[in-house]
Order: sequence, then structure tokens, then C-alpha cells
Amino acid sequence: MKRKITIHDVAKKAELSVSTVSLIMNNKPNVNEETRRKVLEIIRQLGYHPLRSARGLASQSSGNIGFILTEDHFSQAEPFYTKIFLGTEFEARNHNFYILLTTVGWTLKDQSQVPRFLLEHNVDGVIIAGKIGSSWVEYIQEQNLPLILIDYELARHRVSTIGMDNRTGINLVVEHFRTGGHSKIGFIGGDIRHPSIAERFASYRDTLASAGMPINSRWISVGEANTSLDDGYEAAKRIFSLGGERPTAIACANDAMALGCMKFLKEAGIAIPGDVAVSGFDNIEAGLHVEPRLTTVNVHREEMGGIAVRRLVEMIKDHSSVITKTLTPVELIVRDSCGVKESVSD
Amino acid sequence: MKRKITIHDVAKKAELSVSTVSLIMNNKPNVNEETRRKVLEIIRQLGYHPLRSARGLASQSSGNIGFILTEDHFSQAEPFYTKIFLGTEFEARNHNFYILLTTVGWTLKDQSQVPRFLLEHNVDGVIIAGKIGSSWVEYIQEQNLPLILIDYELARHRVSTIGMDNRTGINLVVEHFRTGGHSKIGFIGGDIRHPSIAERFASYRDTLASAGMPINSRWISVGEANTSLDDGYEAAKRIFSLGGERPTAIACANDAMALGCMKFLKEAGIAIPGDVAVSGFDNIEAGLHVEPRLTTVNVHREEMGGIAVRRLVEMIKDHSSVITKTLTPVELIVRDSCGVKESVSD
DNA sequence: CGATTCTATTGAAGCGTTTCGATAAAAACG
DNA sequence: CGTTTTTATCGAAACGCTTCAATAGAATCG
Repeated sequence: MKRKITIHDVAKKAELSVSTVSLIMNNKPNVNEETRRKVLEIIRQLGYHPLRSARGLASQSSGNIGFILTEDHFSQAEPFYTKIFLGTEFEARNHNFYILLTTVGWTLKDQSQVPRFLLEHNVDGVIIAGKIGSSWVEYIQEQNLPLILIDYELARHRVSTIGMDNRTGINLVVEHFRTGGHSKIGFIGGDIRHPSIAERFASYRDTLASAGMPINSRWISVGEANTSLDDGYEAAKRIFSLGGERPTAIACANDAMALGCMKFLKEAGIAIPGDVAVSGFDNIEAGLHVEPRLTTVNVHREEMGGIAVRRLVEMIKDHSSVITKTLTPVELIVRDSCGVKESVSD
Repeated sequence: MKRKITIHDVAKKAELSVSTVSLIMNNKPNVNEETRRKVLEIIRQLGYHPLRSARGLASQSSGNIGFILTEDHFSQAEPFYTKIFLGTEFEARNHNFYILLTTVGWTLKDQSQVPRFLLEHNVDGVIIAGKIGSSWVEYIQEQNLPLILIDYELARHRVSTIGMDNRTGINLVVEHFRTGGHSKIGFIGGDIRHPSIAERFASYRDTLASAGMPINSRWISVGEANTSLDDGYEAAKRIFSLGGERPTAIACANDAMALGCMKFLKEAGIAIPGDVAVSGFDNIEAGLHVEPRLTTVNVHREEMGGIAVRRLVEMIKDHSSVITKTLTPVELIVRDSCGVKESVSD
């Protein structure tokens, strides 16, 4: 068992003290440039890598970032949050951080549920993705840990967030329907309590309103408990079971519900997009494999994770506690389910 | 900023030395039962949790397990490996380990690609899931790190693996077709170089052979580069473009290819399961949402991850290096795509 | 040119644990 | 009952790094 190479080995070979080597390892100022180069070269030669736990102990920091997801979010068939996680993992490497992922229940009930990385002070900051009970946010803030929320926000809490441009997304969809000749446009929202969903719904109303188009509450379903495929199915059933005038297009607040909506329409013998056009939001894989392929709004998941890490690392290093709200852009992806071809404009 | 509670606080309150407290924290023998109880109670009261980095430094262990996935595996739409990861994460908690997940390229080309957790000795063992270049396995074994492979194996390397009972799975499928009246059963395998796929293919042949049924090479497609939906599509096209007698059932080596196969059949106007029955393997979500719903073989992904962690922790703690090969059970899930109802037998 | 400031380097303390050899007390032994 | 073994506890060294006060020399200043 060959001994590990330590900072002492480097120091000895460089004929310097370990302090100097340490300064260099941490990019501290007041080191002669030549010395720095020499030591860096020796480090390379020796293949030296500082031991995480020793660093951590001495500097009172772990070099880890905690990533918290509710159990149901992570287990989802669609890797929406998985992609976000991947984005954090990639970006974390650039900053020499590790990501510790853990799943938790919806709310923090008692101490035994607290992720071990929080108890053991094994993270320097935390990222939470998706909707989650506010008790978690409160707990983490009490610990004075930098925190970022992705794809969620809590009105009553001062916390930095990374979101996506929901309003523009739905605006693009509705405008696309409108310029394509639709005037009776419905909306399926599911769980409207989710901030992102609420924004999408608001944007739907605003867009219609500012275009001077009718808003018919019978074309809208936003009361479902969740935003799953089944919720979309039920919502569509509700809308199309009602008598009276029917919508000719349905904007769904996400792809899962759009898929559920399409499932219902097919079963009911309603042609897509012939009788009714459908659109989603999120650009999940499954939208590509359904027939007709789903028109949707693309969201940059990896990028959201990456931005979250960058912001968090800033907060960790600068001890800054400025609250920011970052929006990532989205874009309309026109496929077959909306029956409107992308028109060459501008 | 309130000071953290350390082992010294516990020791002082208990009027004992830190050594004794440490012994108790680590479940070491030769501690009076009453003392142990007393200290444990004090630890509870104080809410003491040892600092990971201090432990790590002193005991020359990190308390982390590395989880390595190739980039393409993790990015896959279907959360097959994500589920496995989740299983490891759950089980790791029970053993007081953290999982550090990272993705890597197919082969290890140069030092700069080595995950940082390996360079910094920040893991006590490694789990690799899915097919991967053998250079990675070799590198990790050189580091004398305990290693487990999930859903993959390398014939030429001595390494413990966790797999699933592929042979039984396909056997169940083919038997189900046979007893349901099918005698012309085809197979779509995709990338036969993957050990799991190879086993499934072998089991297909064996089952047919031992039932005395014909094996027609024109009903078989196993040359594809991969095992994706598109590969399934192409394979089906190949099989059904050939003239001559056609199979009445197709066993696919995984669900993705089964879905691709179904896509082709639908486009070709071939009824499922009327003209051709189809089955998959893996029991992915998408199989539930396709029409008709896919008959498949269920695999316990989370459990595979959990077992991997248990085995790895054993290896870490016991310094044992016994090579084992663990198979997790599978079960047939009969849905609509095979056109055979589950018969009440036995 | 003496005093002050700045730059580069260092020695040593300290971070919170584990571990090992030492020790005293209790138990078992012949 | 003296000797050996076992049990329970402890003190101190070690783990590999960061950090901070100290120092000496170089540069700058009035």
C-alpha cells in the first residue's frame, strides 16, 4: 500500500513551507509568480490532490452542495428534475464542488427526517428543486445555509430562485394558435397552486385579453389536484363533456397533461389537430413519440441547474445574501399536434 | 453564530474522556452498558452529530460511495438508471454513507477525465451502472477500491456484479406466448454485445429449443447498434419487409425497442395484438401509456441499487474481496400487447 | 537616508475526530 | 490469596490541511 502524496511531499520537493504550498493551492495573493509556477509544476509531476476531509476540517467547509428533491419528484417517469440535477452536477465540477442528492418528504415533521448532510454540516449550501413544503425552506434558512430554489418560489420567504420564462412560453403558444386561425382556445392547468402553473395560466388570460379574444370559463380546467397525465385526461373529459360551444385548441400547462388530454380526445374520437389542436409545455421526450407529435415549449433544464450552482457558489464564497430571481428563456417548438405550420414571418 | 457541538461537549457533560465517547459513537466493544446508555442519551439531548470531515481525516475514510454512469445512460429519457441510483441513495442512508454521482465518457482516456472524487480519495467504494468501457474498471481496481457493477459485467475482469434474472424473464415471455397459442415467435435484440441482451437472446433460443419449436432466423434481428426505440423500429421494419412466413409474436429485448417495433407495426397497418403480439422487457413507464399497453417483464431497479450498496458496504467494512454475482428476480407483467390473457393455472 | 509600507515566506496552532498503548479496577484462575 | 486475564477508561498522538501572527527583506516615501 503506497503512501498517499500529501502537501508535505510537495513542500519538501519545492523546498518551501507547507503554508506557501497551501496558499498556492487556494489561489491566495502575495505569492511570487515564479514560485507559484514552480510549485504548480511539482504538483502536476507528483499528481498531488489535497484530501477533501483534511481541507474541510481545516477550513470549516465541506466542498459539498446539497440537492433536495421531494420523493415524488425524483421518482417521476419524466426526468425533468433529473436533468436539472445533471446540470448542477456538471457545473459543480467546474467549481470543485460535489453534489449530494437526497429526497425528502413533503414537509419537515421531525428531526429524524432531516437529511444527514445537514445534521453533519456536510454541505456549504443547498439547492431545492420543485414544489416543496415551506418548513424545509425555513429549516435551512435557520441554519444560515445559502439556499436556491429551482422551479418554485415561496411568496412569503426571502429566497433566491431560478425559474423559467413561463409567461413568454404560454404567450408564444397562444399567439401561435391565434395567428394560425384559432379563436376558441382553452386551457388545462391542473394544480394551479404551483407558482409556475399559476404564471402560465395568468399569461394565457393576459394574452387572450390583450388580443381582444373571448375567454370562456367552460374551456378552462384548473382545479385538478396535480399536473399528471391522468389530471390532463380528466380535465379534457370535463371540458368536452359540457354542452355548448367547444374550444378548437387547448393549451396545456405541461406536456404530461397534454398527453392525457390527447388520450381522452382520441378515445372520444375527436381528431387531433383536425378538430382540436393541443399544445404542452416542458418539451419532454414522450411528446416526440406520441401521435401526432406534441407541439410544446422547450425549457432548458440542465441550464437551470447550472445557473443555480453558479449563484450558490457565489453566495458561498462572497457570503453575500442578495436575493435574486433568475429566469431562463424558453422557446416554442412547433410539431404536429397544433395543426399550424410554422409560418415564415418577420 | 452559535458554536457547533463537538465530541468534547458530550465528553464534558458525561464526565468522560472523548475517547470513550468516540468508542460509543462507533459501536466499539468494551464499553460499559450503562455508560453507553448515558452517553447516548446526552448525545440525543445535545443533538450532537460528528463532523464528517473530522471523522474522515482521522479514520482515513470518506463515508462516501461513488456512483458512475456514462453520460448517455444518465441522460436517457427513461429513468432506468435514475431509479437504480435512487435505490442506492436510499440504502446508503441506512449505512451512513453518501452517494456521489458523476457521469463519465465511455472510456478513460487521460487523467483529466478521472472524477475528482477518485483523485481526492473522497470515496470508499464505487458503483458503476450500465455498460461502460473496461478501462474504467481497470483504473478503479488499480486504486484498490471496492467496486460493484450493476446491469453489466466484464467477462475478463474479476468484479462483483448485480444483475437481473434475464433468462427467466424471457423464458416467461416465450412460454406465455407459446401457451397462448403462438408458434411463430420472433425476437428483436438490438445491441447483442450487452451481456444482459445476450442472455435474453440466449434464453429465447433455449426456451424455443426445449419446447421443440422452430427458430426462424428471419424472425430475428439482433444486429442493431443500440437498444433504443429507433433500433426497434428498424428491426421490425427489417423483419416484416422480408417475404415469406411472418412471425405472429415478437419478443423484444427491452421496452424501448418494443415501443419502436409497435410504432412500425402501426404504421404498416399491422394490428397489435391481432396480427402480431409484442412484448418488452424492463417495465418502463411509457409502456403503460402506449396503445395497446405493453406486456413486459418487470425489473426491480431500486432493489438492484440497494443490494449493490449493501454488498459494497460489506466489502468496505470487511475488507473482503470475495467476488459475487447477484441476480434479482423478475416477473412477467401481462397487459394488452400480447393478446393473451393471464390464464388461471396451477 | 531613516522610517514606513509592502511582499513573500514561515512556524505553529488548530480544526474534530479516531486509535493505540497505557493503566487501573474488576474478574477469573489455580 | 497472589497471579493472570479481562473489562472499562483515558491521555496523547495522529490525520492533512488552513490560517494567522510573526519576520525578514525589498520597495517606497518624505
